[in-house]
Amino acid sequence: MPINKLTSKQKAVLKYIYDSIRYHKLPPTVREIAQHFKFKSTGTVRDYLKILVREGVIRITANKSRAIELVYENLFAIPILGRVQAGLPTLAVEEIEDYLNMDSLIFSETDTFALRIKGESMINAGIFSGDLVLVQKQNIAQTDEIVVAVIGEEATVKRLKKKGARYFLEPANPHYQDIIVDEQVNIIGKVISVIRRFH
Amino acid sequence: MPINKLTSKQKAVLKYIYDSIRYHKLPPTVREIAQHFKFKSTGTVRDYLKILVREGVIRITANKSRAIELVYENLFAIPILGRVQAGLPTLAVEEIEDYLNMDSLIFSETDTFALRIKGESMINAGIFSGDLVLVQKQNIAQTDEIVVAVIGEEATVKRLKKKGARYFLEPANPHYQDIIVDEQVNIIGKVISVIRRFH
DNA sequence: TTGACAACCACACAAATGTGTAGTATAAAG
DNA sequence: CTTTATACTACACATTTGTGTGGTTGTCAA
Repeated sequence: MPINKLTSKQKAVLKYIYDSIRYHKLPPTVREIAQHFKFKSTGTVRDYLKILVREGVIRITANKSRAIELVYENLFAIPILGRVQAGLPTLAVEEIEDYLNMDSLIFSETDTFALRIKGESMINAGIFSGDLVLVQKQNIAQTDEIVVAVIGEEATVKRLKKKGARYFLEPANPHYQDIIVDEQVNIIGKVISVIRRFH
Repeated sequence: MPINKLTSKQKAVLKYIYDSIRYHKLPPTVREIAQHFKFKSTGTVRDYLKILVREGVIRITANKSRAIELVYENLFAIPILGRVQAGLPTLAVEEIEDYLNMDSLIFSETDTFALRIKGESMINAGIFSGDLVLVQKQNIAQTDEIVVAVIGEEATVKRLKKKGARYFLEPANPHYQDIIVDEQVNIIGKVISVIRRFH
């Protein structure tokens, strides 16, 4: 926290640790720090590390290689800002509401694939032509879920609805018509997210 | 190349490496991996690492501790299907049109943040309340781009328009009104993509 | 002057860590 | 049947790495 209390040399060491994590994605070893600053002894580095720990800007774990941790750093995910103040966002701790993780898809048990939307049939659900939808492979779905169905050779994205005992696929666009689910219709997945890019 | 080619055990090892970096902020050592999976030999771990390197999802540096690096380009690659046939997609090579690189959604780790949308002012642009927008930090933008602007304490997402010599922020919803860009309005970024998740 | 502290050096030791060789068992593919 | 690949075990060796002890020099404040 009190980075101002650090001397310029201590700040330089801290910055090197920071850069090492940021660009090499790995905290440095004691000897890597020594080499960078042309220190001829690892003891010098340990003096610096002790000071940085004492000042509360890093944490280290005993007997563990590269176990230097920056106290106020969150490098991994993309911050989701809850509150934005005037000027360019500083990504200050107070502003960060949460972190966006892209990883939940990757290690999911079932396979995931993406499909590019063609047509306007789901515009009222905010799914536009050209959007990508991420689809979780499954051949059943629940009512009101947006599903991917194959009819003949065509894949279509619609909302699954039920009226009485009959299931049908409902577009989110009054200009399109419902599709009754019968033997010709195969549900192949559930839409789990929509991604749109502005080139 | 993509993660689908990995066996479930290989995925488990990859996930452990991923989690280790994510939560302990440090890639694991060979022996840490062995211990976690109760492997009685480090050789087992090395077999897995070799496979993961071969499949292009990690990189390792010789003789360097904890030097396991995730190759995000391949890690976050989800197949985009161009053609879908009846039945569950087989993810056959012929069907794959391209790969969606989740990592490429992010402009650069430092200059990108996410913002959760509140309100209905952009529904005609397919941006709904609750959606996340990825924002590239910048204080200028071009006409017709969707921007994030701060007015007082409030952040707002609108489309930047120009009429004559005057700039204004245009909502994508007829129930909302234009906002004239003046000294009170600060543009802090450009929306580069929209992400919506269905729980 | 004394003492505290930053900022170094030298060197050695033990622990942690990556690497290499040599195996076994099993299942799928040719 | 043979080959190939995955999925392990066992063990030893070399390097990397963290740690500890004991110094020196200079500065600044009490």
